[in-house]
Amino acid sequence: MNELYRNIYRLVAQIPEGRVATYGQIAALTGNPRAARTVGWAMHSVPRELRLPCHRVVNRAGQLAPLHIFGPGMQRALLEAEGVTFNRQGCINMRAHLWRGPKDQAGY
DNA sequence: GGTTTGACCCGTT
DNA sequence: CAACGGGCCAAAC
Repeated sequence: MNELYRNIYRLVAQIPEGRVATYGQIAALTGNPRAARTVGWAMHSVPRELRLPCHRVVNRAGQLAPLHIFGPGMQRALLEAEGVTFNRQGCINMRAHLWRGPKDQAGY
């Protein structure tokens, strides 16, 4: 396990409920702003034992990664259960739920 | 060891 | 404002 992956996993694990982060954001926080794809691959290769909220990681468009995680429509249900709202286009309301960063956890 | 693909992002047309 | 193409990083063939 490389440190890059550990950073990614850690950041993803720090995403609070009701909030979503983008691959680019995670990549930037890991020190590789252009490694968004790597983050996606890391999510693909993430063990379930870590219980990482991969369903809270979405693309820039606010669209969820198509049925890769638990099942079709399952991801949206999970996010909705956490309080995430979706707009008419089926995309997450990034304006309201986009994760501001690890510091957002400190409070505010 | 080089080439292709992938849960992506940004700039230009 | 929406669509198209190029670019970056890592893993699989």
